[in-house]
Order: sequence, then C-alpha cells, then structure tokens
Amino acid sequence: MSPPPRLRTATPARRKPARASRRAPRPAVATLEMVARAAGVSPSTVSRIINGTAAVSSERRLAVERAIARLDFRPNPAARGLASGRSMTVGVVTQAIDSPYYGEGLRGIEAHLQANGYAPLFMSGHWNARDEERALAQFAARRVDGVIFFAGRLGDKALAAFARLVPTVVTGRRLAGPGLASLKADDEEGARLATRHLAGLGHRRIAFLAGPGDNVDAREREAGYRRALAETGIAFDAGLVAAGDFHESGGLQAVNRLLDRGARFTALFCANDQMAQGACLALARRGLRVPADVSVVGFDDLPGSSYTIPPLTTVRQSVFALGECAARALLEMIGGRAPRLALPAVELVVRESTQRLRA
Amino acid sequence: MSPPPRLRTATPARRKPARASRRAPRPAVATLEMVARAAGVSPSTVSRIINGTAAVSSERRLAVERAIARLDFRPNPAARGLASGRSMTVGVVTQAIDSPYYGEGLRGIEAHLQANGYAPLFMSGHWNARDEERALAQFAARRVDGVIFFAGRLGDKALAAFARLVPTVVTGRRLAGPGLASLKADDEEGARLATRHLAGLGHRRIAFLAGPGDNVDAREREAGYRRALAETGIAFDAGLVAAGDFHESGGLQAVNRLLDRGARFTALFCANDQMAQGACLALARRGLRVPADVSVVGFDDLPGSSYTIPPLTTVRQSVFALGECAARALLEMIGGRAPRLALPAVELVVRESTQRLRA
DNA sequence: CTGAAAGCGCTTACAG
DNA sequence: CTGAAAGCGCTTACAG
Repeated sequence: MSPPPRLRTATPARRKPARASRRAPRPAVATLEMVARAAGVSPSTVSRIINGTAAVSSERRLAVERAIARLDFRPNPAARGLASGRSMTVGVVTQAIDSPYYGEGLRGIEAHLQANGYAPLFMSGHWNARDEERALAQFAARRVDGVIFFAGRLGDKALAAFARLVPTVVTGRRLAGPGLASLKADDEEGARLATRHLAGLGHRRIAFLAGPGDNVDAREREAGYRRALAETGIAFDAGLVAAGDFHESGGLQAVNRLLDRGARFTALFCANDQMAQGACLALARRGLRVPADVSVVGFDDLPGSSYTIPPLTTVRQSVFALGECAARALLEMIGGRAPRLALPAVELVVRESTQRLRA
Repeated sequence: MSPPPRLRTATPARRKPARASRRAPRPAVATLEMVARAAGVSPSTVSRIINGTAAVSSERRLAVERAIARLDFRPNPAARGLASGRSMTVGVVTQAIDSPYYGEGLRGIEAHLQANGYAPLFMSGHWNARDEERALAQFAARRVDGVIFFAGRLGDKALAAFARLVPTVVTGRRLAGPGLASLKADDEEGARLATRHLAGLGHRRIAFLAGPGDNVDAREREAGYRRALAETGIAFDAGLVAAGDFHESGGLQAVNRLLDRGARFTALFCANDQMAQGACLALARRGLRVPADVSVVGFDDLPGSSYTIPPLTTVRQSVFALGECAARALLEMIGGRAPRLALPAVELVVRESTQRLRA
C-alpha cells in the first residue's frame, strides 16, 4: 500500500507558521501546552497535576482542571510513552481471538487492565511458535510495558529470554525466572474430581478422551483421571483411552474408534467440553443415550455447555478469573511488587449428562 | 496504583551522561540514530530508506539494511506516531471480545490489518452506548488512524459526528457520511432463505423466535421471515411469534411460552443459532424431537453449530469475511480511496435439524 | 511549589 | 540524492 495521507487528527511535523492566521481551524485535539496557556501556568505544572507527581497549590490545580475539562484535553499516549518510557499498554499473545475457551480470559484481562489505566494489545499466535515469536517481537517494538502469554507453544527457554526484556506472565504452564511469572490451573485436580464423580455414581468402566499429547493441560488431565482410578480401586485399562485433539471433530472420531474396537464403557470423561460435545454427537449417532446409556463429563465449562443436549456435567476453572489474575500479576510485576499467583480452585459442575449406573 | 518504575525497555527523559561509561549495558533496543551511525549515513537517510520515501543510492541502502539487520532495529511506533501523525493503529469497538458470534470477525479484522502493517486495538462496548462512547474517546486520545465499530448501540448521529474526526466503518447498519462507511449483511435475504427452506419442506405452521426489537439485524430477520411467508402463500400468524434476546436462555423461554399458550407448529425459525440451541433444549424437555416433531433453523452458523444434536440447519454469513471487508474498507478510506463495501452473499447450510413434513 | 529547558525517537520541509 | 535542523507532545531532572 502507498503511504496514507495525513488524517485530520494528525500532528504533522511542520514548522509553526510564522504567525497564526486569524481564525485558524481549531485543531482536532487539545495539547498540554494549550491547557497550560489557558490556565496561565507552565506545561510542567499541568503535567504534574495530571500525573499527581507533585503537590500543587489548589488554586492552580483548580484552574488547570477547569481548562482540561473545557478543552476536553486527553494526553497523547504516543508523546507520553516516548517521554516517559512507559506505554501504558500490555501485549497479550492469544492463540485465537475467537476461541470459545480463551475468549472469557481475554475479557478478564481487558477488565483488569482497563480498570488500571492500561490498554491491551491483542495478537494471535494461532497455536504455532513462529506466530507467537512474531507477536512478541511486535510487542517489543511497540514498547509494551508487559506481556501476557496466554497459553501457546513457544518453548520455555525463548519465553524466559524474552521475559528478561519485558515483564511477562505466562499461563498454562509452570515457569519462573527474572521478569517471568506463571499461572496454571490445577488441571489434575479437576480431572480427578470429574473421574471420582463418575466412580461415585457407581461407574467402573470409565473411558477417557485425551487431549493432544504435547499440551500440558491435556497431560495433567490424564494424570488426574489415572489418579482417581487408582484412588477408587479401578484398574487402568488402556483400551478405554482414545486420543483426541481438543476439538469437536476429534471427540467424535475418538468415540467412533472406541466403539469400533468394541470397547465397553458406561461413562466417558473427555479432556475438554468441545470434545465432549463431539462425543455426544457420536454416541447419539450410534443410538446410545446420554446419560441413560453412558454418562459424559467434560472439562472447561464453556459458555454454551449449560445448553447442550443434555446440559453437560463438567469441570469449571474460571478462565475469566485466570485472565484477571494474569493481568493483576503482570501489573504487580510492572509496579515492582511481588506478583500474587493464586488462582480460584477448580470445581465440578454437575448437570444432566451424568447419572447413577443402573444395577 | 502508584506510578510504576521504569522498565528495562524504557527510554527515560534524562540528559545524556556527559560521557558514556566504557561498556555501558547495551540498550534493550536499537534506535534509528544507532543505525545511522553504524551505516555511516544521516538519520534522515535511514528514515527514508525504511519508509521508501525517497530514492537512495543502492550502496547506502545496502549498508543501512545491513545495519538494521545486525542491530535488529525496529522503529519505535510511539516516536513514529508522534512525528508523523499516523499511529498505524486501528481502534476496534467490539461488543464482547469473547462473543461466539463476533470472535471470527475480529480474526478477520486482525488478519487484514496485520497484513498491511496496522495493529488493532480492541475495546469492548458491552452492548451499551456509554461504554462504546468511552471506547471511542479512548481511541481518539490514542490517535488511532481509524475505527471499526463492530455492531453496537451508539446512535447514528454520534457515530457520524465521531467519523468526522477519525475515519470509521460501522457494521450491522446502513449509514454513510464524511469519513463514515458501513457494511451490512443481507439479513432479510438470509431469513427469507431459511423460511423458504422450511416451506419447501412442506411446513405451513412455521413459528419464529425473534431477536431484540432494538436490533437492526433482528428486525431484518423478522422481515425476511414475513416476506417468505407471503411469497409462499402462508398467512402470518402473530401467535406463532415469540420474542427472544439472541441468547440460549431466551430461546429456551420463548419456546416454553409458545408451547404453554398452545401454539401448534411443525417448524421453527430462530433469529440466531444461540436461541436455536436453547429452543432445541426446551423442545427436548417437552418430549418433542428435532427434526422428527419439529424442524429447526438457526442463523449465523456458529463454530459449534455443526456439532449440536442434531447438527443445526442454519444461515451462514461469513463473519470472518465481514471483519476482513471492514478492515479493507477502512484502510482504503485511510488511504484516501473509495472503500469497497461489497460482502459475500448469505447462504443456507442444510444439516440435520430440518426434514420434510410427514403427511 | 514552579518554570525553563532538554530530551524521548522519529519524520520531513528546507536547502543544497 | 543527502544532511542539518525543527518539530511532534509529552516528562522530568535541575535550579530556584
């Protein structure tokens, strides 16, 4: 594209005209200097008042505040960032801005950031390290004050290296270092809860749809499944486990494979809700009713999961809270404080896709 | 919060030290001046090369390009924005960053913007004019080069006024003016397609779950429903229409109301997929099978709608494409060109929630 | 408590 | 084709 022309809001780098023409068109936005002139003080003073960076006599303060209001002055963030070295902006590497799972987390991030005067800059990583790296590079170039790395595939090493330059909090893995903090839900505990719920209902043949093997959450969920089996005295049966990919289609295919190879089960724990949804469709197609013939539990509690047919029993970990906590921790780090890394506990949400095993 | 301390990436407003200490810690990022020095040219020349803003002798160009690569130089956007009046940033007012419906559109926007060197700044309007106004004010303060107003409730007047300051494209309504363009899917046509599909299957008693009355899309979808009825010689029956809110819960309640008042219908067209999902649950609870007892059609084709039980027949309007087109149109406006405002046509996606009326 | 001045890292008329 | 210089709109040491 050819370079775009200037906008009406532009502030061209042009020398001031020797003398302003009478009735020059009012510029689109006020500058600090205009406020200072209107209030009869120096720009420094206006800056100090805006930033609360020094005590100022109350009369001046009043005059300045009135001028700000009258001119509807809003500091230019670019100028501010350039002068102060702070951009009041936080980069967020999100894997897919439209993910039903992560979306809520972005909202949590946005809410907390906004409440503290920061603005999020979202960039999609598309679940591949190259795009993630590109996003980080862009963020560095834009001089963000910090970065939230919401899940993703980039290696721990690369992340740690980046964090030395820009304070970073990463989600979905456990990792720490200079400028780096992490936040991780207790996926194993959630999976344990889910599986024990099924066992408590009398089920002994509990199948499991696993997530991608290179995903930490997925692995921990499998660990929780196995731990719960052990705790309830059920022998692990590899024939009841099928690999999935966290998508509906993967859940559907996994159930088909399970059924095709003659696996017999009365309950099914899926490593996430999307797979559970696909699994339910596969079961329905095979004439198996949920929960009459097989009880199904998911994981995540997606927004839509209380309206599936039947409404899905699942494990909730508030992704909104995850986003909020990540943002909070990051701002704490930016502020030079120790980040609080606690997350709300995971909990089981019992709905209508599970029932007691009929004798 | 107390003002955060400077970051490692900061560029503090401090006088240069009288003499640099030997072995000063290498600054986190290179500046244009460093590149210029390394390449033995003036900063102006480096700037011109980067911006392709003037012809430069190829030897210099080579030297500069090498210096840029070696120092991994990336222009500081804040400085750039301040000097040029262009921020290379576009504000996007999104209603809910985690909406299953709009998410895909944000991806479309992001993709097109990124491909053209722009970065999106997302801000949630939460479906209320006050937050939307706040977002616009923030965008103006941040000196974005343009704004995409993705649906929303703000009045046409206010939007038109804003667009005089910053080029704006709005979706979900028809509106034009200085600096303002709009993009609107043909909702009426989509609804007409859906209803005619049902009529074509032999259904005569086709109920309708309407969306919120203050929503343009919702109103157009109702208009399409009525037009299709007229075209196929079916009398409109107000008793077969129930008000909804575009959410699952609203769809569920609307069906309950319909059934409670004894409405009889063999088909149901819902103004969006989320309501269709709630409607299906309500029908299931009343012992009505989809599609055996009632055929159901939705609108939007959400990512999950091919995995509902049964997979939902619906109307697709590519929201991704909508986002892309909006971004394209905006960049065209920013570039002083006439925006292209065409959108891909809506289409009916027939799946398993509809079937021919049994005699 | 307050102002004058330098500086942040760029872009771009201006003058060769 | 190229450089020196001014300017964008702020912040902040420095010096009262």
